[in-house]
Amino acid sequence: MITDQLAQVLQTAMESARTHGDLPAGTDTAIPIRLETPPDKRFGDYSTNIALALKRSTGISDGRVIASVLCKHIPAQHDLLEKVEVAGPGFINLFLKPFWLHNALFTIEQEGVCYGRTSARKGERILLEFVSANPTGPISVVNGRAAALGDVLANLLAAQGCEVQREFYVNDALNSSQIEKFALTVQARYLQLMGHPLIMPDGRLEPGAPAAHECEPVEFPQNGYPGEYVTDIARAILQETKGRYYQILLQQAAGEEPQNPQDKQEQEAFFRSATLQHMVLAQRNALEAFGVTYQTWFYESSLYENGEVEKTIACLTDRGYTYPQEDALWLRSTEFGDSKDRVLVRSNEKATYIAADAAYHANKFERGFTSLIDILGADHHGYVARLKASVAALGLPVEQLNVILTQMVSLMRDGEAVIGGKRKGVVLELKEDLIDDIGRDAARFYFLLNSYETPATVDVELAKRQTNENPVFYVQYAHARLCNILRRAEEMQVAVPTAREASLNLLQHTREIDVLRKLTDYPGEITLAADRIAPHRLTRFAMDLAGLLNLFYENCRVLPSQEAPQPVELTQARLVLVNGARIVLANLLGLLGISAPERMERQENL
RNA sequence: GCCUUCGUAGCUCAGAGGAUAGAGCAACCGCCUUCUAAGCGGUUGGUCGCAGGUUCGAUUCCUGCCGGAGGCACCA
Repeated sequence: MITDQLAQVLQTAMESARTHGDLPAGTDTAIPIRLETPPDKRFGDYSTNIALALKRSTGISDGRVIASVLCKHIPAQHDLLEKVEVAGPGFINLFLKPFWLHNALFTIEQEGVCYGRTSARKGERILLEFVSANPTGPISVVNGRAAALGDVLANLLAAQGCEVQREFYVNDALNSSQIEKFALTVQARYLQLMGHPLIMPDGRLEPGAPAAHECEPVEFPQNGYPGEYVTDIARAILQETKGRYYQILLQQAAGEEPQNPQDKQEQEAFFRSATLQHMVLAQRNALEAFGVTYQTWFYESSLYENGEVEKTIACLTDRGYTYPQEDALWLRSTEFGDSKDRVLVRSNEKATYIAADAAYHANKFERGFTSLIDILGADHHGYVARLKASVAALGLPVEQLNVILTQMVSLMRDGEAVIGGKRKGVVLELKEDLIDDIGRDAARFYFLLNSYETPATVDVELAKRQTNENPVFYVQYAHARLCNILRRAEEMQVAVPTAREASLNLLQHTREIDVLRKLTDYPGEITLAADRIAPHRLTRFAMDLAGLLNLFYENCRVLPSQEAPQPVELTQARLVLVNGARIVLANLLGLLGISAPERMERQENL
């Protein structure tokens, strides 16, 4: 990295200044030298505040004095440095020789789709769990944010050399009453599809589907799940079973006991698992439509079936971190920083969610992952201490568990807040209400525009209406333009030379330099975005780069025209730049999971 | 009440111990005989919630206050 080389230059200068007595002997030469990209390019290619940081240990109060001394000890003739300046309160601004920018084009050409990737974090095995929506409803618009964040974070980590596995945790435990309630709702809808009117909790009557004969009304379950998707599932099950469970459901609805209790059991089990299967499948389809695929779908129920929940509870007890109280078994989570102890096993002998989740995280570690990332909604923040406490109580490396809380997403529709969640039946579906309208690319970009740490407001109507103003098109358009130039060059039979063949030193225009500088920044930006868990930096970078490319496009003609002939060497050098920029933009969009179109139709009447 | 988090341009949000605080959208004025105008140039827009503190330097860190959101289950 160029910054390492520059830091070395400054380090040497600092030591030299001290040895020569230009800086006091007490000067702290071990101080880390930070190089940053200045806010304004007039301040050079890189700058450092090292002189200001040395004020304390040198006892010199004027930063400019220290900076001047350091500059004196930087060799006047240097391979990399064009000039060095002292500025402001004592910044040292470094101006690099132009060729270092051109080097980026060699690297890009050489690395192609790998430009921006490193193997710096090779050896890390990361399990990234995200979305994990309850299997009682579709993937919502709110889930979309976590889906986009998790998917791109996984891409970013992989680009740093990590081995990343995406996982979805299906909360399908049998002792979960929500699954049961959900299955009952599906059953009611099933009967409705067979022709039975439904008596809703508020007393209203919902008509049944047209049927050949009169059908008795049946009751919609108390606190059942509203929403059309429930009927969709009932319809699918109805088609599969061809009415097989109709009679027994009818008996049940009428409060009659079936002749054969086994039939009833079988029916209940069937509906539970069929319902679950359909719901999970629907979730999976919605996520795939969003471009998110998981390596593993981990079922909570498997932890019970394999006895892992039991094993985990036993382990916690062996380690002395549980105690019985009031017929329940408690975890001493306060010993690990939780605000209160938590119930592991209820007085009805069923394990709690935390017991299963502890087993789940133990399972993750057992699978050999070096670190775990959970992406949860901010409404879970009270839960994190408990989870970490349970992991710590198991003797597992809790510091390797990174819980990311995404701030809430509130939904708006035409400026009005959409209140309530799935239970109110107004869930906005990721696929139907967003992707189908604005497309996957725009939806992904939209979610990744902001940091997950900021609460987001998604106005679905606005998002749809502003499709043509979504910055994603700005970025994609820049890519399409570059492709167009390359396509035209081919038509004109102008070959794109290799970086070596081209006279890159002709790239002197300020717009060319700006683009080159940005291309050079790209790998560092990827690392930063990965390390800080900040995928939104990528969308910002993409907009910046696209903006610079448009400026380049306006000011630097690549292909000669009749009115503006130009030397073939310049055309060739610019073609190399265009091709390099195209590669970087495509790589960037690739990380974002957004397509990089080679052509975009111009639309009128926008 | 306690805990977490957010408060930056009209709107949505970046930034993060440093140099003149940025972008997109919105508004207004210009630019298509052009490698695609989904573009470019220009204009308007800010006491970085308030008050202290630390620092050579704070919008950024600390404390308090005000305001918004969320969490404080033998729910998942």
